[in-house]
Amino acid sequence: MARYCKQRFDPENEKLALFANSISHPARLEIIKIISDKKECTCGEIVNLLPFSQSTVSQHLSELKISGILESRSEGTKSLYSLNQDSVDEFVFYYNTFFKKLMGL
Amino acid sequence: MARYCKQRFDPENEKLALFANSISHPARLEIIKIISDKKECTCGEIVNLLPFSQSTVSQHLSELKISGILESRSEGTKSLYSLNQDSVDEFVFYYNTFFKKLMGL
DNA sequence: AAAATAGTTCATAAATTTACGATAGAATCA
DNA sequence: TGATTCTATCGTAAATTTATGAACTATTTT
Repeated sequence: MARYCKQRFDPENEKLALFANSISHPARLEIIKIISDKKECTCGEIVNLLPFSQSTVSQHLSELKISGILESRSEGTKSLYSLNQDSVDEFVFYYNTFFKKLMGL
Repeated sequence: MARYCKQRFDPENEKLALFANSISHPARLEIIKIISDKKECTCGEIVNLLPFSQSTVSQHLSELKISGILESRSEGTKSLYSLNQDSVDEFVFYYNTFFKKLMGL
């Protein structure tokens, strides 16, 4: 943002905007899809499937973890990422609520 | 983006990312909500409801028009914005498709 | 025709995002 | 222990986004 915008918005809107932001990049959508298919997968596996460097993928992963869509556990030197199903459900709930209103209930 | 990323992604992903991006800002969500409630409304009316300058709101409106969620018609010196219902429907379809996969069919 | 009104577009500044290579850290293997 | 593997983080550069005021355009109104 610019010249501060740190306005306070409806918290539901803020949440929805945050969620939306986390899936507003094709690479992140790709990453989510890959993890969803494999159920659980490492950063390295994703790097092999996408045209991005290791550090870039790692950063997208940590963003998706912060927004709540992903969770991870470590195993040896690896980090295994997977969907946080509760978060996805919450996500879907917010979207449905928002869009239902837009579609005239 | 940086150091080019102009990679080619799955066009469906690109579309979804573009849609998501257009609702990834609380001000734009607020704007969409206002327009949805009033059915049709002017830039000036929105400016009176939100803590942003006229030019900022105008720019958000034009972004939302480009992404397809809004449409507009002019009447005198005014521009009247409203939801593009077809676009909203398409939007909802893309989201549903995406999330259905995430939620295991 | 001049003034008022409503909106768009331009130039800009600041903040944020995106991507990368390099480096650092933690766990495993030889 | 030293090398290897895998990931995370740091420093950075470039691009983009966000927001503003000023200037411009088009349509009324006086």
